[in-house]
Amino acid sequence: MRYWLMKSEPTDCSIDDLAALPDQSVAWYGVRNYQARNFMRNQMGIGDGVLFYHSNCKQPGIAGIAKVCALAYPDTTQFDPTSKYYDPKATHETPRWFNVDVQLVKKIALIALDELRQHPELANMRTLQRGNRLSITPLDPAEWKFITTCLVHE
DNA sequence: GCCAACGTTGGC
DNA sequence: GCCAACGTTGGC
Repeated sequence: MRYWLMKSEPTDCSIDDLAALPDQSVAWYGVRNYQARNFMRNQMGIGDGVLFYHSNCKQPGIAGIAKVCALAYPDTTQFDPTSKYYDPKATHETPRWFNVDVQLVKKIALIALDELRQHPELANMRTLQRGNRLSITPLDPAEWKFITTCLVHE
């Protein structure tokens, strides 16, 4: 059992968009970074905890709790010439990009980025480090526990 | 295999 | 929309 923070741009898929989907789950397609891909393909397991993070928006922060509900499989958008995620070098025989499926556990009151930065318990969180751009980062179990028990309010 | 140029991310 | 930081590309 591992824990992850996964960024999504709310204009693309917000926590409310996720909540409105069938099964409240979504394929995490469009990741085109090898490190992030490897996390999904090599390390994620069913039931892993996910912090659903809103990025590149007015109020960046953690918007909900989710979980991994399907193991990694080839990202279909890489094969679609009309997709902005199309990758001409990918083939069905040797796909380059993979995605898991993520399912909503619960929406929470937004934990803003500037609040996250105020807690010394989270000083080492990957997402908070200067210059970090990775859209998927692992969380320490202690970070997960702190956030989900101390920062999530009903 | 180096590295400059370029593209992208994402907070502000 | 600016720009710092970083990843990728491709010429050599």
